[in-house]
Amino acid sequence: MSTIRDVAKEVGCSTATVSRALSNPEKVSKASLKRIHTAIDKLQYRPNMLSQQFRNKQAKTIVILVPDIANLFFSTVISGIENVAQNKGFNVLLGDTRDSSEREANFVKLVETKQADGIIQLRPYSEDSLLPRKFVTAVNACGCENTPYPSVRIDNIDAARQVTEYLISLGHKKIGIISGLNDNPHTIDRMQGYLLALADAGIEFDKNLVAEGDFNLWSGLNASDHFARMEEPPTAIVSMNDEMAIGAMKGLKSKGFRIPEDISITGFDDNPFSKYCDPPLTTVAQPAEKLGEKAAQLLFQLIEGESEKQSEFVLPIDFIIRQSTAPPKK
Amino acid sequence: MSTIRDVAKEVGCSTATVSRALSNPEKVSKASLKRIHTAIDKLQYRPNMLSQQFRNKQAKTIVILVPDIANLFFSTVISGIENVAQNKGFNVLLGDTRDSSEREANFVKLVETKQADGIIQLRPYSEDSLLPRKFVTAVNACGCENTPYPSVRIDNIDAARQVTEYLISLGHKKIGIISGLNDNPHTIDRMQGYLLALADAGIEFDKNLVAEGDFNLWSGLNASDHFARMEEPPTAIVSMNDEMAIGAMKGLKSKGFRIPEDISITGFDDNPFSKYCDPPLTTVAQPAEKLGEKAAQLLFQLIEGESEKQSEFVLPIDFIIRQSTAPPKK
DNA sequence: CTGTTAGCGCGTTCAT
DNA sequence: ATGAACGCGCTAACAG
Repeated sequence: MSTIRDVAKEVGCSTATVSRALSNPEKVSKASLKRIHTAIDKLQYRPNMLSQQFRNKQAKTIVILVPDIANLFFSTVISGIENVAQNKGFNVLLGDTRDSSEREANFVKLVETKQADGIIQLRPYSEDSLLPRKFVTAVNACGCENTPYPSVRIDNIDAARQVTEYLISLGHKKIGIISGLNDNPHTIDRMQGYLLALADAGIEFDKNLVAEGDFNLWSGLNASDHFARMEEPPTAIVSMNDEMAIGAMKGLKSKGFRIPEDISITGFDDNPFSKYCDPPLTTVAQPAEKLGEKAAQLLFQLIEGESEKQSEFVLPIDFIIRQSTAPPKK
Repeated sequence: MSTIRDVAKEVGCSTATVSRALSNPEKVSKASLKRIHTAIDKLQYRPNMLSQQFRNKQAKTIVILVPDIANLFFSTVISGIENVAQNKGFNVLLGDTRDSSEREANFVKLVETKQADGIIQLRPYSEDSLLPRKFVTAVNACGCENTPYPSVRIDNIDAARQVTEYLISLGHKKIGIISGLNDNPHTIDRMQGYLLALADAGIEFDKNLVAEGDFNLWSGLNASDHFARMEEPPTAIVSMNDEMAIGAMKGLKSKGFRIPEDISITGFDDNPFSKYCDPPLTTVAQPAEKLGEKAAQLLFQLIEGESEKQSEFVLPIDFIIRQSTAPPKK
């Protein structure tokens, strides 16, 4: 491959002029410009970006830390990030961490070693988090309350509260919940919303009505067994995401429960499939793509040094009522 | 941030020794090694990878060209690619093209400008493809027959043929098909398999039994209208992917068809939701993660110059029979 | 085992 | 408007 020097030699000018022709064309005479571009075409010159990045001390690249890329919610958020990054002329490095903190550390190192200029973390903050961190520009997306670095998220507590209140307003009193893993921050926030709604309505919390899942389809199916086996099953179930709700619906239907006649169920996320399952799922739509876009914008502001070090954006959710919920039969 | 020189100065050795200490520690005395690491810790030195990459003329990065990241099949393939890339110490750049050839061109340029060492294209080859291309190491994954550069794929023709043959073996004679866009190579291959199976069974092709979709949920729902409105609807439907099959099931059920009693339906891909929908979907499981892994391995062989320029790997599929198919009622 | 030297390709002075 | 010269941080070649 030819270098800037080859082009300069071909034209009979200095490398500085070629460099200027590409980055500040207005500072070069029309005549030179023309001859330079001819030479570039002829030699098929492509600037070596590795050199540029090195010289400019900027990789023009950001990293996304994602627990699982094969998850529709995350991949939609990523979609939003890509939108903004492409506009900004930044590349997006994929950091599929599979919940391994070793892998996470490797990706964080990319920023420390200048291979990337910033990080978007798609996992809620926890005590053992590698972020925030000195020399590492980072924002958090889709996290929870009290994230100690710039973040974009929804109000999980309020969302879960809305869902539960809706079920209560339909007349439900015995409301089960399928949670994520107990120590997951999303689980904690959403559980709090559920508890607040119950308390407001004067319904006593029954810990037997909690089934722990892990946000995957099968764990919802699994959780539904717990409820189906109860002498007096709940008349409604709040699921902390759509996948588990869909898994639970399958389990409940196979055991003869009709939805929503015998038991109502709600989800969380508004997965594309939730509209097409049977019955369509009442759920909380997160603005996944917008979360990604906003997070990316925030990160670029930080990279460009335009923003405060601490800031937090809470995006609105959309509560979507479909056919998986109804008043309890009397 | 401190540089290699700062470390050398701190230790009182040359930068070369520090460099060696990091990349070829066996060539450095234990004593120096120890002092160097102490200095590194003290100064919090992190090698500037931009400089390394520039120096080594390798970005240690590959690009994935993906039409739509928010698609479970693609994101699973990407998962497989990441597995291998992380092992190899390579980074993965996300190239979400949204079917825009302009965006694609930008990502291809990343390789031409050395920002990346190779490309994995997750889109079937077509005439207007930017790949193969001089100076661009690339492989194709999940494509079709006759890809003119190294590729990893399944046998789409045979898979579609198997599905159709299975329906025929159940006794179906009037078999509809929901296709992708007509000019999509996958559509063409799978349609061919369908036609071969019909021909083998002596069933005449009826173009009225083809409904064009676009591989999305809603287009399956849409296509189902076409069949539902027919005077004599097909007794079975082959869908070219699971999403459209799920969309079609919803449409058919809402119009009073029972599945599989009134109409059988099959999918393609084995989307995680297909097992949980109602009824669970008979489908062709593609080895999505394996496709990604194999493609990545192939690409790294090319990058390391170990492999032939043309090669093709066809991975086996798995035909999964669930409850969405049954013999036609007589 | 270690130091010296040179240069990767580019952009940016500072001259002219 | 243009060119000469330097250096970013690192590694490889060579010499000692």
